[in-house]
Order: sequence, then C-alpha cells, then structure tokens
Amino acid sequence: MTTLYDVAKLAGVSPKTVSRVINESPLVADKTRQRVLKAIKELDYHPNAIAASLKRNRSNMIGFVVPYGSDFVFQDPNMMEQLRGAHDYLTAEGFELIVTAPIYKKDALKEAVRLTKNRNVDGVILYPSFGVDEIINEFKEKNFRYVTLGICFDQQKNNFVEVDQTPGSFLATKHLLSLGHRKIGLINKSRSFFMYNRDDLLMGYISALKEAGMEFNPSLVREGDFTFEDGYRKCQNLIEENPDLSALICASDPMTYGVIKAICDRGLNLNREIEVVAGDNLPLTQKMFPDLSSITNPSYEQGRLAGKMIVEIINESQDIPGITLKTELVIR
Amino acid sequence: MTTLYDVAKLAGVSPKTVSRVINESPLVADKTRQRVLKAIKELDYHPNAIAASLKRNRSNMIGFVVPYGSDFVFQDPNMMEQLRGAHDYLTAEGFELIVTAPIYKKDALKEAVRLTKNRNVDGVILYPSFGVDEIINEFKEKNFRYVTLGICFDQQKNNFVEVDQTPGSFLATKHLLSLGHRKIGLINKSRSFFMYNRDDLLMGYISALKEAGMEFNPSLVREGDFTFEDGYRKCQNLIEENPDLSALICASDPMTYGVIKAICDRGLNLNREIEVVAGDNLPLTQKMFPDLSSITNPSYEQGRLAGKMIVEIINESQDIPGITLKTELVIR
DNA sequence: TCAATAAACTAAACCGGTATAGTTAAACTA
DNA sequence: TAGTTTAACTATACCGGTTTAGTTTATTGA
Repeated sequence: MTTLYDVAKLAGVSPKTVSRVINESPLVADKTRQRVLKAIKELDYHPNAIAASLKRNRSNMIGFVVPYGSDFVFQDPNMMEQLRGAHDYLTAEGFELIVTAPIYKKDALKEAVRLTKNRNVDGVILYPSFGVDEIINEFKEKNFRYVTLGICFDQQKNNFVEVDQTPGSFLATKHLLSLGHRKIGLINKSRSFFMYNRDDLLMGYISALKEAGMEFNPSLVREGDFTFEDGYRKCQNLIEENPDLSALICASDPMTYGVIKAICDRGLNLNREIEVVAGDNLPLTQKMFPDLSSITNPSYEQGRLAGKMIVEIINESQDIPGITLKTELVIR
Repeated sequence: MTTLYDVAKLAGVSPKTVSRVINESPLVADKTRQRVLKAIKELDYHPNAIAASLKRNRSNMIGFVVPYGSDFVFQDPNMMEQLRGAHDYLTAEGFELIVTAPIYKKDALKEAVRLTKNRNVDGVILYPSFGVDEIINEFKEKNFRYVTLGICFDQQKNNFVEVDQTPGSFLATKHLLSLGHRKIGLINKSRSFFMYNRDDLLMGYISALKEAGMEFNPSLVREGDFTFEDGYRKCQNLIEENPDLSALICASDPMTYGVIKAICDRGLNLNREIEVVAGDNLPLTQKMFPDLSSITNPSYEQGRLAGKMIVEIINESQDIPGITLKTELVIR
C-alpha cells in the first residue's frame, strides 16, 4: 500500500500539502501541486477513505434500510424505484449507498441505529414502520441524520419525502365517473402496513364521488397489502360482493397484476367489462397493458429527493422541511 | 461520542481489555468481562467500525457493482434476485453491502477498482462486461478479491458463479418436441451483451433437435438483449419469417413478457397457437402466467453463492474454484 | 520453597489520513 | 528601510480502534 507519506516523501513536501492537493485546496502553489500530482501518478496512489473518515468523522456513506426482508423489497418495484432514485443522486454526489433489508420489520429501525452508531454512516433513509416514534425520538435526541420515505408520526414536519395520493385517486374516480361508471371499486393500501397516518387515496376517491353527488359505499373498498396475491383475492371478493362492479382502482401495480389475473380468471374482459386503473404507472405495466389508465407514483423522484434531502441535512446540520409529492392520472 | 477509552476508564481496565471483550476474546477473566460489559451498557457505547477497519485493514464491506446504469439494473428482476441472494448471505455474515450502478457499462470495472482502492471494500462482486480481461488481470496482480457472476474470460477457472443454461434449454426443446412441435423458435441471449463466451442455451436447443433427428434451422433463432421491447420485436420478427412457428423458448422473463404481448397483439392465442416456455421462472411470471412452462434460473442462489465465495476468498486469502449452476425445466 | 510456566492484563506504537497551530518567505505598506 | 500582512508550507497531535511486546499475578512442578 502506498500512503500519503510515500507521496509526500517523493514529492519532497509535507503530508498536509499532499492532503491539500487531494482535496483540491487552493492553498497550494501551482508548482508544488504539479510535483505532488506527478508523485501521486508515479506511485499509483489512492487515498484511503477509511482513514479520512476516521479523522473527519464523516464517512460519505448513506444507509438505505428497507423493512420486511429482502424477498419483499427487492421484488417490490416501487421500493426498487425509490432505491434507484436515491442511488442515482447519492453516487453522483460522492456518497456510497449501503443497502440492507432486515428480515423482521421490527428490526429495520435497529438496523438504522446500527448503521449510524457502528458503521458511521452519515445518514439513513428509512421507511415508516412499527415502533418508529421512539426511534425517531432517539435520532432527534442524538442528532442522527435521517430522512423517511413517508410520514412516520403525526407531528412530523421535517425530514420526509412523502407522496400524497389524493390527486391521483380523485382524478381517477372522476375519470371513471365521466365514462359512466357508477360502481367503482377501490383496492386501497392497508393503513397498518407502513403506519401511514393519512388516508389520501380513499379521500380522493370519496371527494370525487361527493363532487358527483354520489354516496360513498364502503363495501366497494378493500385494503390490500401491496402483493399480487392480495390484489387477486380482494378483486375476487369485490366482484362477488358487488356483481354490478364495472370499474376498479388499484393502489399499486403488483396488486393491479393480481386484479387483472382475477378478472381474466373469471372470464371477464379487462376494461370492457371491468375497467381498471393501475396504481403506479411502472414501465412494465405500461408495456404489458398499454391501454390501462394509471395513477402515477413518483417513486423514483421520491427516492432522489430523499437522497438530496439527506445530503442537505448533513451539510447544513439541521432539519429540512418535509416534501409532499403528488400523484397524477394518465388516461389511456 | 463515547469511546473505548471512556469504557476502559469507567471499568478501570486498559483499552485493550475492552477491545478483547468486544471481540469476544477468551483471554479475559470472567469477572473483568462483566465489569466491562456493565460499563459498555452504562455508557451506551458502540464500537466505531471505521477505526477498527483502519487498523485491521479490513472493512467488512463488499461492493456489488452492476453495469448498464441503474435504470436497467434495478428493473431487471434477475439482477435484483442476484443482489438479493448476495445481500442475504453477506449481511448474515456481518458484511455491509455497497451497491453501485455506474451509468456507462465501461465504468463498471473502474467502479470495482475504486471501491477496492479508495473505499477499502474487502471484495467486489461484478458482472462480466467489456474490458474485463485487463481489469481482472489488475485484480490478480494486486491481489484484490473479486467474484464474477458469470465467466469473464476464456481461461477463467476461479472466482466465478455462473449458470449453465444447457440443461434447461435442452429439456425445454425436448419437451416441446414431445408435444409434437416441429417449428420451435428460440429467443436467445445476446452473445455480446455480457461477453458470455459460451453459447449454452443454443447448444441445449441444438442437441435436443439432433437427438430427435431434426435439422437445426438458424432462421428460428434470434438474439435478444433481455428487454421487454426486444422480446416483442424478435417475436414479431420470428413469426413473420416463420408463419408455421408453433412454439417459442425465451432466454429471460422480461423478454417473455414482450413475447406474450407480441403474440396477443397478433391475435394469436398464447399456448394454444404458440406455446411459450419462459426463461427465468420468476415469481411474477408464475403468478401472472401460471400455465407457462419455464426454464428455471437460479439467480438468487447464484447471488448467495457469490456472497459465500467472496467471503471464502477473503478469509482464506486465495482463489476459489468457480461454481457452475444448472438450469432446469418446470412443466406446467 | 523457589524457579518455571501460564493466565490476565497493560503501555505505547500504529493504521493513514486531517486539523491545529506555528514557521518561513515573499509582498506590501508607511 | 523596517514593520506588517499575506501566501505557502510544515510539524505534530489526533481520530478510535488494534497490535506488539512486555509486565504482573496466579499456578504449577521439582
């Protein structure tokens, strides 16, 4: 291993001067800089980030902690989009992304703490999940840096990037109503799943109905857990309880796939007999089912902004007001 | 920050003794250990992995480098499965996983080098891609640890976990032949895509034909780039050139989705008019198209074994013979 | 009983950078 | 010209662990 000292020796300067050259400090004369750069090249020197981290007390690493175990996460396209967004921003900014998916939901926050305390990550991006309140309190107390993908507790004002699904579901419902549909099902997200404390999707749905002077019928709504299987089940269930169902809005694309399968399995014609609005507008959905209207879900942007926000929080050493993104509707 | 010294002071022992307790060394008397553990608890002490890494010259971090940019990678289910396998093994073994997806293919290997030299990862898992020969040579020379997901160069004997697709495509072809199909299309993987130097999929296909006494017809074969779009295009193309095509084998599931779309778009009936064998047997495919036979692709296992192998290489400080997994066929 | 050995522990150097404080040389000011 | 300021650079402590070599205490053996 060649070290900074080897370079200093060869260039005939002090270690600090080499350090300055590496960090592009202006406090080095051009002649000296050239000499140091030459030595660096000659020795094929690469600075040791670990050593720098130790002294700087900053690792330039960000933890990305996802709950529910890897089999859920790495197969959930929305989480992958969020991860992708965070990855793209953070690597461009010189950060390394440590990804971890603890098997048990309740371990997710412990993981965030572990990464911060033991691994010295500069910050963590995490999902709302059970027991988050106390951990976030611990984070606040100890001045740990974090950004949550969604709101974790009622009074949270800072350090989150959430998606408000009201506009998308409002527009979707309105669109379906305008097409003449009167019995519109909704496969909502489960309230308990991420401890979401807002019921945006349902609110958008209800207010569109209200606007049209229609009554809200709870038997047209189901809560789903974001999986294919649950989309399938809940769709079957909805159709059985509401034989005159003619349209269906889904909270997520994996559930949409389940819904499509259920509709086909019942021998019904997708969109002709039951019109479906997809939940995320993922690329695969667009390609496989190009004539499905879809609520958009800005997962990639959410992840990107979470990356941006954590960097800001780190650099400015203070909390940042949360961001709320909005869903839209793509009519096809 | 409480440090090891604070603990040592409170417990009335030397720093080294605390270090021994942390690392579960047997060279500490039980009484002393208890005293130290009490002090650790009292001070809520967490060891600093960065400091330990610096002296140990080992970071317990593994780099996972994927080429082609994040939009491909995080949306390619097979890569995610490999990542998931590696994640599960490595985190269980106490390693952190740094994931990075450089935008340009050619940067993937530079990334691997950067992670090793600058970030001090203990090893990297990487994909075969262009220019890999020289980099692997550099890795060998400098004694860097690596495992490749596939074979990178002709003479590679060590440090890889690859999948031999011969058995799956042989069995798939045989199966289709046994059902009476005589014109069986193959959407192969592109040879140049990963610099695969073996043509296993094609070989399995050809040898099954040969066994059945049939002639190999190159116009039934297309190379695909693993995307939905290319599956769609190549399927259209195959059908146009071979109107009597009655069955089709796909090298991957995303391409299978494209194929299915193309078949439906032509008004043909999937499986009744053109029988399709899927390429990966991904969970989503199983759920969406439960009566599609499929070649299996042990991506998760491949990733897991890559994780296992890199740990072995690190611990034993020597190369490990490569592993070849085999595909199978699931008939549905 | 006392030397030899093993067990338990410690002091101080070290890993490879960065930060602090201080030094030297050149440039500027009155 | 002497005094002051600025630019460029250096010596050394430091980050928080681990390692090395050595010391003290307890145990064993003849």
